[in-house]
Amino acid sequence: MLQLQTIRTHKQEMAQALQKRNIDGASLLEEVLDLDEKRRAVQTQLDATLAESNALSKEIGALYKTGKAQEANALKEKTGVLKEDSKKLGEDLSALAEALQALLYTIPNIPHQSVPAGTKEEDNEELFKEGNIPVLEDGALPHWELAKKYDIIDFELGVKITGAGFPVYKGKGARLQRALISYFLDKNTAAGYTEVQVPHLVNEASGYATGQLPDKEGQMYHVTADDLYLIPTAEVPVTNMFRDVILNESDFPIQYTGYTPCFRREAGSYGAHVRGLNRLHQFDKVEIVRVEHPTKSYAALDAMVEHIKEILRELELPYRVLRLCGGDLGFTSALTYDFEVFSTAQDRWLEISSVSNFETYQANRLKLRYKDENGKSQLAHTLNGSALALPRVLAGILENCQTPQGIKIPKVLVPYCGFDTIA
RNA sequence: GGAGGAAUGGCAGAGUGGUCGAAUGCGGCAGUCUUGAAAACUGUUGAGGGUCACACCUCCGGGGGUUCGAAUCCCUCUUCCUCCGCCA
Repeated sequence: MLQLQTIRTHKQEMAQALQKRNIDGASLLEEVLDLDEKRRAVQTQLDATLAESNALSKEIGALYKTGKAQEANALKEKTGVLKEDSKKLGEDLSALAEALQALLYTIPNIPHQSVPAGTKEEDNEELFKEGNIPVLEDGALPHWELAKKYDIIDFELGVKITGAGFPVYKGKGARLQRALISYFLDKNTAAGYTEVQVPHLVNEASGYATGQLPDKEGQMYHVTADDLYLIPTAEVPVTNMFRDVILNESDFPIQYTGYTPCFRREAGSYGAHVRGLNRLHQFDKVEIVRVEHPTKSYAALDAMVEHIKEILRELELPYRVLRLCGGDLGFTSALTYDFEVFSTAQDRWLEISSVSNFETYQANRLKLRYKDENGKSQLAHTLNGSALALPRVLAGILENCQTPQGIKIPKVLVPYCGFDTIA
């Protein structure tokens, strides 16, 4: 959520930056300021009414003590009127505050100045590419065929148990999943991230605080009996550890990593691009989350990018890094780098990680602050990234590492798997 | 799931209708003393709105009510504790 204070002082720049998201920021922000002004006007009136009422109440108390009941009763009539007024003003105030809140919820984060304008995937900016794209033998298969051939993932079985998009991993497939999770967590903890295990269901307040609600209402599984949501990413529970927290500057940097399954309804997805592991309703992901001092957050973002690069180098997968354009940028993000691995058998890039700086956008909803050197509360910056999401990494490994003798497991994973080939 | 008890500032803990944004202790911060530190002593120390700055307003788990006036009384929800039941 954008800060009112900032909108008041930087409306022009913000509106301009929002154009990169292809939305009319100017009129939205104008509307915000208008509501804010009205809200403050009513607040002032209400405060004055309450102040008068408070003063009278004190007087009444004093009068009763000195036995002047007559005078006290006269004053009571006045407070009666004030009470009516303040009730009315209070209602107006909450109506305005709610409208303002609702409006602010609809405005996405301000893109960082480096974010390119654009409306579609092709407008994303490729920054970096590394790794060899292997030349596959004739008859090379896409991962969903390989999964069947080696009996390591059973998509149909998942359909029977639950539905499409809930695969069953078997044998070496299951072991490879576990290996990847352990490997990622080890890499992350070695880089200074503290491992956490967090709930996989969250309440509504958590959903709002990190921005999934109300923006992605229909994309999360909602357990209505208990009014809880299945997490679409560990970002939600991990970042919410810091809801309503005031840190000291010395607490920075804060780095956490956690493995969780992720649940996404993916309403409206269909077609060839969702085959196999390309898009699932339930998948595994290891997430990294940071809470940073505002002056350090972009350095932290760069560090996260370097960290993920190192993982992909070790896995020997061909990948590239993109800077997302305004049209592709997530609702809450100021700047996002996507990592994509090349799926040789499908001849396309698959997103495997998304690393973002949310600046104060989430912190404002979370009420995540720190005390600056003057003892004043300031909003912190939050960041997160996938390190990494499993299914497409797995797809990349299966497809790129296939040989006539079987799937050759990347060396770094062999100790975790206990085997070097899936045949 | 049933019965009872509780929820107050970073923590502990007083406060049962006005003098309470709230005693006291611990912790934090600043200072005195000290070569330095510790101890001791002194001061300071919740969050938000509002203002150029004050004033002023709101917040004692959440919501609603009674009252001129609520941390305090009533209703309701949530959470925690104790006992019982169930259970991986």
